[in-house]
Amino acid sequence: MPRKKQVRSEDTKRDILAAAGKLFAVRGYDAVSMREIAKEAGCSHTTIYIYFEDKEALLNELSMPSLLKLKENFGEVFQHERENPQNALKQISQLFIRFCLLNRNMYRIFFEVKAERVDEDSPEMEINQIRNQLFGLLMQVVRDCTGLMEGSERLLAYTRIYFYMLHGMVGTYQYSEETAEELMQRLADTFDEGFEVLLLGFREKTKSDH
Amino acid sequence: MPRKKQVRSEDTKRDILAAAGKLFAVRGYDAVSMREIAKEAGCSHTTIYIYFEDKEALLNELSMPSLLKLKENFGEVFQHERENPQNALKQISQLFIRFCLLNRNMYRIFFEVKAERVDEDSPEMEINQIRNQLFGLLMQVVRDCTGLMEGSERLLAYTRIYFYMLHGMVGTYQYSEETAEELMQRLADTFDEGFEVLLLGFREKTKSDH
Amino acid sequence: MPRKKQVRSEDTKRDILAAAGKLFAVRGYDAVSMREIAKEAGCSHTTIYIYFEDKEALLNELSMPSLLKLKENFGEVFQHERENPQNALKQISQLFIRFCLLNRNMYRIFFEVKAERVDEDSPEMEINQIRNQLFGLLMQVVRDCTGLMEGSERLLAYTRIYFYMLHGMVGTYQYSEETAEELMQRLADTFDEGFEVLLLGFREKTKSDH
Amino acid sequence: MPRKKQVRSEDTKRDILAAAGKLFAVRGYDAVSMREIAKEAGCSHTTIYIYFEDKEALLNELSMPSLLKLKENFGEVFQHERENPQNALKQISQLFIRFCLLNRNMYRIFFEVKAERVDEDSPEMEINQIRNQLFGLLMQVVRDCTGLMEGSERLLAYTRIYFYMLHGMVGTYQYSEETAEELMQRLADTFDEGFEVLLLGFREKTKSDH
DNA sequence: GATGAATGAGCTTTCATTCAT
DNA sequence: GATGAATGAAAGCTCATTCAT
Repeated sequence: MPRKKQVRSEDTKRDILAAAGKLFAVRGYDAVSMREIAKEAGCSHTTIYIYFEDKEALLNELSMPSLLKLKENFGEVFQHERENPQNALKQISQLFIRFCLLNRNMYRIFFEVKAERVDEDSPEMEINQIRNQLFGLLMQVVRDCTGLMEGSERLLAYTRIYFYMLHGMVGTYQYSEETAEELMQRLADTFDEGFEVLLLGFREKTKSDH
Repeated sequence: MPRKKQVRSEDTKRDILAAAGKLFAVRGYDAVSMREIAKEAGCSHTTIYIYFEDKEALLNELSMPSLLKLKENFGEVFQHERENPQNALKQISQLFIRFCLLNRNMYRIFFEVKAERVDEDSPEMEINQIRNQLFGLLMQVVRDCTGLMEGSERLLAYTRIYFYMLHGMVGTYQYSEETAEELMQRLADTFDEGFEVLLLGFREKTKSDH
Repeated sequence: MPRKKQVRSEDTKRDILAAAGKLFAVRGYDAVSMREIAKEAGCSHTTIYIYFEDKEALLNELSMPSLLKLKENFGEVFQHERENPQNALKQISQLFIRFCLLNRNMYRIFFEVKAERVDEDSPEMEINQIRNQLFGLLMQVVRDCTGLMEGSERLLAYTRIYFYMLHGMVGTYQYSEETAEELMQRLADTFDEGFEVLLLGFREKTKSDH
Repeated sequence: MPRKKQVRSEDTKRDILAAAGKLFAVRGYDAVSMREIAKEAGCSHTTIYIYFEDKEALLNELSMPSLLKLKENFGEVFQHERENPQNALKQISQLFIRFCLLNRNMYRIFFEVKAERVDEDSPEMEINQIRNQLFGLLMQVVRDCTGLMEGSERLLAYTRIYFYMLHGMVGTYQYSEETAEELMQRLADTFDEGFEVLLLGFREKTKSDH
């Protein structure tokens, strides 16, 4: 177990991931070729295949840590803001949007992959799982905010609607030339207003239906 | 300028547009090759280049009529439901979503093109214009629904938020294998609930801020 | 129907076939790349794909005419030497061997493809058909030479054995550097002796079993 | 030169040969990659290059023992069946065919390498030598069966012819999906008939020429 | 106006092999 | 002696686009 080599290997892999992450984020998965990634990473394109089964696997592995990190963050907010679900919802939403704007390739992961495709063993599985977990967490927060019953049709519908809005917020700026932070700053208020308004609507609707 | 020829020529162009429209709608812009379009249109692939600068231009020109039609429909609803703006908003929203699901290539037109890119003369200009007009109409309806002041920051924000939701609704099913109608049927209620809830939220927020 | 173009097209296709034929013959199907064929043919490698679905199709189309010609020749011999089946067998055998040595790629066609693979519509079908027809003709000649009953197990076995020998004769010199004609000249007597001896054996065996 | 190390080293080499032998036999030389061999052998693919110049050399060295074993078997049959040459021929033939079907890579060794290529020092030399020895043994048995004179043209021709048939038998099933044993069982009678018939033919021909 | 012919740039992927440790 | 890291060459193939007619 020579230390030097291991380090070098890890470096290379990290370089590749960094390069792919950068390029995917800026130009999108499809538009980026393996050769470009290699050039950006400072290695041969064949080297990529040492570390990753194929292009898709590269994307998946690239996404994993960020997704896990995001999930963790979601969980923390969920814990800390237990008393104040509305706050939790807002923070989670901001987290999610910032995350997607920062990792524009994530858009593909989250929204462009057919959610049904679950070949059990495929690497998409894991990602799907996390995605579903995140959705589940969001649903719980929506439940805490609205007092709707766990498992109810309406709760599902509302969470979906909420997700539509998040999706739209992220998607709208997918191809913008502004950086994530610029966007967040410029639109923070609008986004917040969106969260708030939607939540108000949920409550009002629920109230009026009783 | 012989008459016969001109007709023939216009026919060809129409055939190309029809073919491209059909294929783009079903399989998406990227997945369709020029040769396929030509085959479907019953002409040579080189012929397409007589009428259209390149593939992108074809998409743009193709989108024009549908967009105009959509704008027209928006206008009609706007007129007929003047008394009932909430109804208008709902109908316009449904119109828009159905339109996007039916013409999946429209997603690209509407949401994937950088809104800022206005090189004045570029063909994107026109599309941008219409897009802005549609957004303007949507804003008017939102105004009528909420009583907010024309040109106010809040009205702009709310319309944006509304647009986010529409975007998310369309985007979520961009890669679904269900047809537009299947989706509309399955999700009609959820969508309607989304429109309603958001509107309720707008009103509640506006009220509470006074 | 511009004449010039058609001619040019035919020329190109012919050039490609010629180039492929030459290279396949010399170095074998697998060892030859599309780009090499293109270079030899004096065109771009993409041009090949205008005329042929893929590499396999190129091989098939390349083989077709020669195969048909061979079948025709088989038929002629069969007709002309009706009175003298032993002569027919000899001539057919020589024809076959010369053919295979001249078109070394044919070895692949004849011997390397799984005979069972009959996906009905595949282009291999046609070739398989011809191959089977040739085998059938050979069987008839063997029958005429031995007096064995049509459809009998023994006739099938003998034809197979005969085919083994032909296969071996061709295969042995598959990678030789001598030209087909050199080989034919040098080995003509040995080959002829092979045909004769085997036939003698068939007869003797048949006789002794009665 | 510590003893332990040397043993270890020889183990590795043996493992590599075993792995390559297994994989080549099952899937064929071309279809097996160095990495696969290494994985099967439980070592790094670079290690292979310590012991073998290149892939071809690996194949050659791999073939050596089997070939020697085959030669040994040939010799044994030759000894034991001295009284009954016809029996010897049959057994040798069966041995050879089973051997080739079991080691499909041998086909390459035996039949695909230019027999002339004898650069004196090349590793092919050795193999060529053994091949020639085997051919020589076969010739002796044919001689014993036919009574032809050692060194006579005719004996050479007959042995060649016999070899053609063996070649064809092996070659025909080179790409079959049946295992060696399945093939041997299914075709044993046909093969035997081939040996017998050919021998009968030799005798008859020889007789008739006197 | 229309078209078939032709192309260059590009794609992902595989492989045998070499180098530094 | 052994190995992981890395690579260049090459494969088959697709695509939008241009040129000559």
